[in-house]
Amino acid sequence: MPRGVTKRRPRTRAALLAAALEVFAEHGFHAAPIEQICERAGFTRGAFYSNFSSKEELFLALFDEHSERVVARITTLVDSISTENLTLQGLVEVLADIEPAERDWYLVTTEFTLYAIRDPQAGWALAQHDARLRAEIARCLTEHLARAGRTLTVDADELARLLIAIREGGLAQSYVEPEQLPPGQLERRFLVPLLTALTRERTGRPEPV
Amino acid sequence: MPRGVTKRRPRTRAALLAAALEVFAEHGFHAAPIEQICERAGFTRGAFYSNFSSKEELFLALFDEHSERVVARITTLVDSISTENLTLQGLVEVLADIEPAERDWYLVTTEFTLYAIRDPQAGWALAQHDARLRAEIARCLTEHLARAGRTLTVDADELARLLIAIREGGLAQSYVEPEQLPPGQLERRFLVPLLTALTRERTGRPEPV
DNA sequence: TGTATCGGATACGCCAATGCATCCGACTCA
DNA sequence: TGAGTCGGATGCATTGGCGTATCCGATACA
Repeated sequence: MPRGVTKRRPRTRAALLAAALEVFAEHGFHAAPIEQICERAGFTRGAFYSNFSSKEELFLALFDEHSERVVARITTLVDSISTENLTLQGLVEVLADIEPAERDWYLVTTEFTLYAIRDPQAGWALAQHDARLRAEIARCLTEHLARAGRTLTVDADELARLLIAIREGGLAQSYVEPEQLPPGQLERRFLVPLLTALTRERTGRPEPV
Repeated sequence: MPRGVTKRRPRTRAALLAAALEVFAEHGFHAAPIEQICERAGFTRGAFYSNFSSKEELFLALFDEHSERVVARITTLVDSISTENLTLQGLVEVLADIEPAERDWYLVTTEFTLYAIRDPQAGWALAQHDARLRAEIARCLTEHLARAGRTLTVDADELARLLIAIREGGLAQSYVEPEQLPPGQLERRFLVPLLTALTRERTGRPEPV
C-alpha cells in the first residue's frame, strides 16, 4: 500500500460517474463533452484523465456500476417477497414499478446496447450481465409464483427475456410520449393474463389453452 | 419549372440515403463521418450539401423514408391476409418474420428513438409515425382474428403497443447475442398463448382466466 | 447546335473536443 | 511536524469533421 492519499480518489471517481450519467443522458455519449461532465462533478479534465483513460472507459465503468446495482436490486426484491403481497397482482405491481430515475439509466443503457451490438467485446460483457439479470428474475418469478401456489409451464429464462423485452420496449414508448403511456402501463395491463396463461395451479391440472 | 436538369437530383438523394443507412448502422449517428457516407454513395461532400443542409436533416429524412415504408409494408400484410394461412399460428408467423435487413434499420431507428426522447419536435414526429403504425397493426390484428373467428377482449391499440414492445425489446436481445435468441423467437414462443388469452371465440362466451 | 441553368467537385476556414505534459497543492505517514 | 508522494489543475498541441464559397461540367430546351 503506497504512502500517499487514497481516500480522495474513490470520491472523485464516484462524483465523475454520477455526473457522467446525467450528461450522457442529456446529450448522448458522443455529444457529451468531457468538460461538462467534469464541471458538473466540480472538477477539471485533469481529474478526469487521472481517473479514466478515455471517455469510452468512463462509459464502460458507468455501465458496470449500474449493472451491479440492477442485479443487486432484483436480489433484494426476491428476498422481500415473503413480506410482500403474495398474489399474482402483487408480483405484477413489483414488475411494473418504475422509478423516475430510470429514465436516465434507460437512455444510457440503450445507448450501451447499441454499442454492444456493434462491438463484440462489449456485446460479450452485456450478455454476461443480461444472463445474471435473467437468472435473478427467473428466481424471483419462480419463488413468488410458488408461494402463490402456481408453477410455470414455460422456460423461466425465456420468460425473463420476454419480461425484459416488454419493459425495455415499453419504456421506449413511454419516454417518447409520457402522457400517452405511463411507465409500467403495459405490465399492469397485460402481465396478469399473460402469467396466468403461462402457469398452472401447482397441484391441479393444466388450464385449457 | 426551371430549365435545367431535374433527373439527377432524386437519384443522388436516394444514393446518399441508402449509404447513410449503412454508415449510420455501422458507426452510429454522431460517429458517422459525412464524408464516408458520400464516398460510399460515390459522391463528395459537395453533393451532400447540395441535397441536405446538415447531417441532422439527413437523419430525419432517412427516418421519414423508412417510416413510410414500414407503414406501407404492414398495409400490404393486411391486404394479403385473405390469401394467407388464417389460423392464429399463421398470424404469429407473420409477426415473427424478421428479415436480415431489419438489423440496420433497428440500429438507426433505435438511435432515432433516443433522439426523439431528448428532442420534443422529433418526439412529436415519432409519435405520429407510431400512431399510424399501431393503427395498421390494430387493423391487421382485428381483421385476421375476425377471419379466424375470434375477437379481442382488450384495446387493440394498446395490444399493438405491447407487440411493438416485444418486437423491439426482443430484437435488442437478439442482436446482442444472435446465437442465443434468433430474431422472432419471443414472438414464436409466446404470442399464441398471449393472443389466446386476450381473445374469445366470436360467438361463444369468454374463456376462463 | 448553342446556351443558360442546375448539380456536383474542390478547396478553404473554422471550431470544438480530445488527450498529454507539466506544475502545484494537499494529505498521509514516519 | 516535516517530507515525499499522490491527485487534481492548467495550458497546449493535434486532430478531424463540419459547413461554405467558388468553380466546372453536364444536361435540357430553343
